Amino acid sequence: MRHDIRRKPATLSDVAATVGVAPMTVSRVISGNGYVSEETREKVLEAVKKLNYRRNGLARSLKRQQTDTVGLVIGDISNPFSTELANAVRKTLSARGYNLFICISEHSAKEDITALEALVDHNIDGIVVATRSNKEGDERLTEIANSGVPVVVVGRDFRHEAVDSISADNFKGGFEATQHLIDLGHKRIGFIGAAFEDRGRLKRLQGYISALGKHKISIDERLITGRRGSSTDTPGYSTEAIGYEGMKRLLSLPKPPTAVFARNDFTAVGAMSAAKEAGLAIPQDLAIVGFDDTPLALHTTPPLTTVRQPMRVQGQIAAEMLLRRISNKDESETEERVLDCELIIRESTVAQR
Amino acid sequence: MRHDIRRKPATLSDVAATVGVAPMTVSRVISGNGYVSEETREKVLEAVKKLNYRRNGLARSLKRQQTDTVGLVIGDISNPFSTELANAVRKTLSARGYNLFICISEHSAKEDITALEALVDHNIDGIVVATRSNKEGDERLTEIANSGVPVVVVGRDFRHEAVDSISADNFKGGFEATQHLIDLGHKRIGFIGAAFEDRGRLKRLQGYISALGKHKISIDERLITGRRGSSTDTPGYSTEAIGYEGMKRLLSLPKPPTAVFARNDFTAVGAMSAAKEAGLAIPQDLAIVGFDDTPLALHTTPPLTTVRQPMRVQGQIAAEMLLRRISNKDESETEERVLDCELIIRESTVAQR
DNA sequence: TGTTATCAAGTTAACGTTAACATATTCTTC
DNA sequence: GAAGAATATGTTAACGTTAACTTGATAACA
Repeated sequence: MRHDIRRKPATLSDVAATVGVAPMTVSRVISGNGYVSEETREKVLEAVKKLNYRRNGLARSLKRQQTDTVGLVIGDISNPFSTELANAVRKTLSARGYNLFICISEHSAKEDITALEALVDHNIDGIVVATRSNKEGDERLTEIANSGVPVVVVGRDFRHEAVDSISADNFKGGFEATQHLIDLGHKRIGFIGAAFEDRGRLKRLQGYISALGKHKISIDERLITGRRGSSTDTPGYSTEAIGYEGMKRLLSLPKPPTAVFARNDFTAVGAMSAAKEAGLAIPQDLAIVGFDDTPLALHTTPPLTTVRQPMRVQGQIAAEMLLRRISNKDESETEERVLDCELIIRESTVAQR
Repeated sequence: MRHDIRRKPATLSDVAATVGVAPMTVSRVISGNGYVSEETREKVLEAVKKLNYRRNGLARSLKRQQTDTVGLVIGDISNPFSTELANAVRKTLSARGYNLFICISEHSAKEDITALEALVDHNIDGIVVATRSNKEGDERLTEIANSGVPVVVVGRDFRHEAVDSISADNFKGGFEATQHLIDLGHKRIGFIGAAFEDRGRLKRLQGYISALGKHKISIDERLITGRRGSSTDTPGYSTEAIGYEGMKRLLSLPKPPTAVFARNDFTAVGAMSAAKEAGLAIPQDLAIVGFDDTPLALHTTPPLTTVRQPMRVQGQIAAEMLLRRISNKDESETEERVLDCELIIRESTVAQR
């Protein structure tokens, strides 16, 4: 059998002409709406098969003014929690008959915007945005929300009267991580993964600062280290290399910290390497806490104490919020939900008995 | 300023009416094609701003018969190499003005098909498929390729006269991993992550078998263990849990292996845990090789010997192949490229001096 | 028997763009 | 100053579908 390659695909009218009915009749057969006699239906289906007909989604969407598709913008899919988020969103949506298109914007405002535009251009029915805040991106996002596209943000600091948001309580997570170190008796606790100036935008750092404050431990800016994010672009995601460098810097201080809270697990792992290289024993000489509970955390030596955020739940709730917005266009109350994180204590802070 | 929420978005004609010109003139201003006087252009742009006009991509795509968008179907975005692949594909495409929409199909033929359909429904200009082979999915993929949609497969065993393919040389990778173990003097080498019956579809396992064969080491089926994939659905991706179980099974044999080759790093890590639990020293009592060189591999204790496949390059080449197919519709030679893997020797096979 | 449902189609007019062609004006150039 | 080129706009007709309306049967019912 020869292939039909490159021939123009058949349209409703082609099918209609073959059978000898009106295009609308074929449409009725395809969509299953309206009356069609059994006889006609069969003839149509036969022709559909013969012509290899497939309905043109573009035309359909244009006419129906909806695409049954939702977009998800994430920054870095390599992050395990992005995966969990995406899967949860997809699962929830697909149960309601929606498709999910994912766009990745690798940490730059420009790509963030490109992704948003691409999705809007395809008239998706709604967008879940899970990238970090940035000025230009927020502006564009505001325009999009203004124009009536349902939007939900996940873990992004963005406010708009028609945009719901969901995030983990990073402040509390950071607070509890630090509190945990304090409870273990540490007084000099470093923070790796962001600069002190970033504290306005970084909840985890705020939690750290707040916990120290609560226990009357004065903030030593030299103990807070990391590459500073520019304000117009995304604050650089903190990597293993940054953790390594940061730890080196902390260890070179006259009075190095006895514990560090790293902004995320990657950073923590980098810090761990630097500490080991310097001959420090973990957790005896240096306690380390990470954030995110990536698969990595379980396999470091020693296993990493970290903070887990409920990504699956966030994804599910985000999808549900969006579906509500989509179906219930006039809904006006914006919802803002914050979920608790969970401190997972492993051996990088507490020595095994 | 009040928002324009929920009002129907302005169209070309709305803008045209405001300015007092024909819609086509506005279209010319927007697209930048054709002659428009400076004066008119300015008036139009003003109205565009005032009405918050945004061109409807759906209508445009329908008319132009192209969407400047490419779809990527991947199985599991949590896998670090999926990330690399996606990023490389995106980068290459965006340099040529194409958007990338990613669909994930979490390891089931049904979702694989759903993803393909969703993309085809949106009339994307081409598809990169990086999911594992499965019967129904392949059938659908054949239909899609037949209908003239440019398709490129990555690491998927699929053949079609109009579909290019790119993959890593998993056979050779498996061969070299096994060869490495043999070179170290091992005679009883296990394979974890697939059943012996899967060998028809699993190149890594074939490489293992071939390497043993070359060195006149007879194949002991008891040494090959893993959950068997069904033929209609995707062979289950091998996880850490499977590695753990598999290792336990191998260790319970009367004569356990002295080395194992795991189908991927996750599986290897699971196997490692089981081995440690049994009191075995790695690599002295048991040598382990993984596959994929995930970030994990560097951080296990001891660091994992593994095989790296060049995902970035695969992604780039896949995108280039696809772009060529898209722009050069009548091209007929199908291209099939296979890239070398790289064995990365770490301490899970060779003890540190 | 006439009135109303129910069923099975067909017709029309969008959805919002743009390619292709047509028309009108102005500018060159010999 | 006539012929052609360049510029500036308008008109028409799709792209492929479906919502809404219309028409004509046939069946159901009082």
